[in-house]
Amino acid sequence: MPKNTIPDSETRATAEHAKDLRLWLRMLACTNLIENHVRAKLRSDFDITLPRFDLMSQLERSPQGLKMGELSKRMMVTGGNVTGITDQLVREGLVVREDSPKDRRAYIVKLTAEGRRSFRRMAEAHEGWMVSLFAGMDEKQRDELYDMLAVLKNSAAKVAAKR
Amino acid sequence: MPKNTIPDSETRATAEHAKDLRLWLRMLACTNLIENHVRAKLRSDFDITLPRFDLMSQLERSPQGLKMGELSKRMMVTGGNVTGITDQLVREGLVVREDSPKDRRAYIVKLTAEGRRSFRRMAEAHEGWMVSLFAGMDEKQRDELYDMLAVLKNSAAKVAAKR
DNA sequence: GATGATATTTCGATCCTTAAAATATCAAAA
DNA sequence: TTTTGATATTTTAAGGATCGAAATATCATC
Repeated sequence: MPKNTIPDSETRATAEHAKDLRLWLRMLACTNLIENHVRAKLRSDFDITLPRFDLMSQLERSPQGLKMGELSKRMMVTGGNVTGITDQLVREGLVVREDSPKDRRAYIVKLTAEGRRSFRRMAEAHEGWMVSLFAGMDEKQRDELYDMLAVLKNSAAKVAAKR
Repeated sequence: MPKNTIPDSETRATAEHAKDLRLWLRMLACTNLIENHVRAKLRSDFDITLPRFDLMSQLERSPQGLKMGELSKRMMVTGGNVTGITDQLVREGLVVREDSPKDRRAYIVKLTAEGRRSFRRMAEAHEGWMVSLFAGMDEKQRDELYDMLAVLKNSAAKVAAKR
C-alpha cells in the first residue's frame, strides 16, 4: 500500500472544504431549477408571482388572519415589502385588510372567499408540479433527502442566526 | 391488525403528494436560509451581489474567457441581463470585454488581474461559510445528501426542460 | 451581393427588496 | 392625566434583477 493513500491533514481539510462547496452548488442548482419552473408556471397558468403566492399560502395556514408584522416575520422580509405585496393582492381582491379589534395600529390580513378559491386551485396545481418534479426519486430516496435536509436546516440555522 | 392499516390507493396517493410538497418546502427553506446568508455576507464583506459573484465564478472556471452568449446560457438568464451585470463589473475593473478575433459581433469576457485576485479572496471566504453552514452534518450525511441531489437534479431537469 | 441566422445591446417595464423616515396608536410611568 | 418610549404600519427613495422585444452589426451561405 503506497504511503500516499492517506492524505495529510491539510490536504484532507482542503478536499473536505471543496466538497462542501460542490454540495452547495449542486443544491443551489436543483433549487433554482425547480424554483424557476414554479415561477414560470405560476406566471403562465395563474398570472401570479411567487411572493404573492407565498403570502397567500401563509394566510391559508392561518384562517384567522395575520397581522402585517406576523406576515413579515414568517416570510422573513421587511414590513415595507409586505405592504407592497399585500397592496397588490388587495387590488386583485384576493385578500383584505381588516382593522384589528384589539389594536387600532394593526391590520388583520385575511384571504377573501375568492382568494381562498383561487389559492386552492393554485395549490393543487403546485402540488402536481412537485409530484412530477420529484417523480424520478423513489420513496426511500425522498425520505432520505427529507431527513438530510432536516439535519442541514439545523446546522445552517445555527450559523445564519448569529448576526 | 386493523383493516385501515393499509390505506386505499387514493389516500396513499394524496399522502405521497403532500410529502413531495413538504419535501420541497423544506428544501426551499434550507436554500433560502443559506442563500440569504451568503448574499448578506457578500454584501457586507465584499460589497458585491450574488449575480455578479456568479458571473465571476463562471469566468474563473473558464480562464480563456467566455462570450456573452455563453455566459447567458450557463447562468440561465437572458442576454440583456448579462449585459447589465457585465457592465457593472467592467465599471469596477473586475472584468474586461475583449473583441473576439474570430467573430466581430462577439465579445470575450475575461477576469482582469484584479478581478482574479478579488474573486479568489471572495471564493476562499465563500468556501469557509459553506464549511461552517454544513458543519452540523457528518461526512456520511453530506455524501448522502450529495447523492440524493444528483437524483433529484436528473428528475427535475427532465420536467423543467420540456417547454 | 442578397438573405436569413447569430451576437449583443438597448429600451421599456415589472417586481422584489431594503433602510430609514413619517404616522398613528398603545401602554406604562410620572 | 400627561408624557414618553415602544410598537405597527406605511411611505419614500433607491437599487438591482429580470424579461421580452426591437435595434444593430456581423456572419455565413446561396
